[in-house]
Amino acid sequence: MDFNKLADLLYPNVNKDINYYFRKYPSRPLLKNAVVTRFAPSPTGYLHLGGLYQCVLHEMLTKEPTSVFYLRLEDTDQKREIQEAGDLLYKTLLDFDIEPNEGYRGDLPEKGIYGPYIQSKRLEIYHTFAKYLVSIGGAYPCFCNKLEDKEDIIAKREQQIEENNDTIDHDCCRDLSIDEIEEKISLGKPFALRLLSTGNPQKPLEFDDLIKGKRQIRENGKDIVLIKSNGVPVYSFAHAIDDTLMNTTIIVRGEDWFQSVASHIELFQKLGFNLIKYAHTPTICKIEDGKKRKLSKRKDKEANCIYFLEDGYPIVAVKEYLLNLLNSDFEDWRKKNPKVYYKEFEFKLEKIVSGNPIFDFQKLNDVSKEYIANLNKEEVYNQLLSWAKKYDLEFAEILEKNRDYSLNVLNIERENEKPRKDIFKWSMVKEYYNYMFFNFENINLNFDTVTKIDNELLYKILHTYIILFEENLDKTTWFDRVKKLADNNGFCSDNKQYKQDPSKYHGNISSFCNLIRYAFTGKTNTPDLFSICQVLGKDELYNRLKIIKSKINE
RNA sequence: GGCCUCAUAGUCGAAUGGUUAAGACACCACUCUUUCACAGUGGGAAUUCCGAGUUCGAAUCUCGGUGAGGCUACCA
Repeated sequence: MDFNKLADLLYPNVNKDINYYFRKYPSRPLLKNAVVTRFAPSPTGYLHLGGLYQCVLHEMLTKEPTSVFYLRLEDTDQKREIQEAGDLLYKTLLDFDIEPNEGYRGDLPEKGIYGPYIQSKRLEIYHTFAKYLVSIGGAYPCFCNKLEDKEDIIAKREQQIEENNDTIDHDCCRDLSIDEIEEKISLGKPFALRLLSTGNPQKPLEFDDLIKGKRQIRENGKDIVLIKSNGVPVYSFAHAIDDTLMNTTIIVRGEDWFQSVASHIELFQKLGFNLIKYAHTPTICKIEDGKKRKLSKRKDKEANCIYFLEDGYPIVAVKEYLLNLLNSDFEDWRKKNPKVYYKEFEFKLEKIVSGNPIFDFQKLNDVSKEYIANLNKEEVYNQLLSWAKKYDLEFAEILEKNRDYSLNVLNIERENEKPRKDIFKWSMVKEYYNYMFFNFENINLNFDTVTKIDNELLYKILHTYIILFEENLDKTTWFDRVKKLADNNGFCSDNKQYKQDPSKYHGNISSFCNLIRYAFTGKTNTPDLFSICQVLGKDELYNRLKIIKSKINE
């Protein structure tokens, strides 16, 4: 067969050769430990948690300053493509503080000399390489009718399983003569381009995965489709060409691709490309009815990274949680270095466990609490405010108008030796500190739930409490006064004494404090009472007492 | 159906043929405390999926089961 003739027949309009592109996209000047990685999502929706998981991995891999992390859009499946999804993907990455240093940038012009970084704009390149592959006898046209959708394919597969026939018969066009091909082309018949595989699936093949380690796989034997009949390449083909021309040095992708490695190796070899290292990552799963399954875009809110943004999880906390899934010794490191930036952690690809982890909200919450507890008040304020500006304008306004006050609220029990671990997402702050930020009149009070003393005594206690309270007291003096006040009003400040005969008292010191807490906050659980009173200030306590009085008398 | 991958407590996982199988989250109890969703101490929780084999010795190596996930597309 005259392959050059065949190549001209199939791709008459291609007038460049592959060397043109190798000249256009030169190799990169990289220092010794530098790597080039890429995130290459399909624009089929929002950023998936699994995508963020991979991006965290990219961040850890490309810390070396001359390393490159670029973003490429793999929009070769028009059926599943969603408008604006690419832009959304890019913006979500930015929201997570991940800025690729090259590639696709949504509305902005793309960055870097290896573009276009959108595959649908690279058709001429793919066709040039396709023509080359045909001209050296590595690929052939297939005129078979294509199966239209997934259901057809599954039906056909099941039928073939029943017939004990393992492979779908794709080779029907393999042996067409050049005359037959010419005739079909002249009739305007569309064709898909297939790899002419010369592999032997019985023969073992050594493969070294950066995550999974050395594996024995088998050679490819399938004539996989390279270019669909609409002229658009399939992932495998686009991947081989793009990652070669863009000089990728490590290909990070989901482990579903692991099966395809043999065919990709054959493709690279036929094209005369150097092989690139692969790192196949586990898939984040979920348990439902006792069964493990992939996180689903439709069913699981946590599959959507935007959910974490909206709910106000600090982005670093989400990333640290994912990093924990990637390298489980991260948390030991974090414990030893509570304030160090996560990128300082020494990440190891080979430490990624190859089982599929299950996403665990409780663990995420804990990581997040730990993270927030280690921030100072300005950091907390700034992150909370920038969240509120996007998702809760009313609250943002309050925070901005009362900056110093807000800082004081957020600083309660923060400068302790062991800071309080309570908040794990910004959306909970408003409710958690509602008594600090919002009009006290709107807070419901029902003293029956906390005490049985009469209103007159209650008022007297609260009033005296304010008189005794000074903002600049030290805590022990304050507490001594509170104890005295309790004793003078039928409560007992000594727990042992109280336990001997509880019926002699209205309650112990703890119920006494709880009474005060409830009166001024409307809550039975709050951070340190003394700190709260300090931040509120004596005037505000008086103000609240007035409101309490009017509520009692209603 | 074929092929591939994985399997240690509810979850994430450490332990590279050699103590009583780490640690974290979650759970429970106790202590401290003005409350707590804080802190401290302790606890329960694992016949390392099952069964054989190799070995003085197996979570670890081998074989066979079982279970789960994936691939088997002109989807990525």
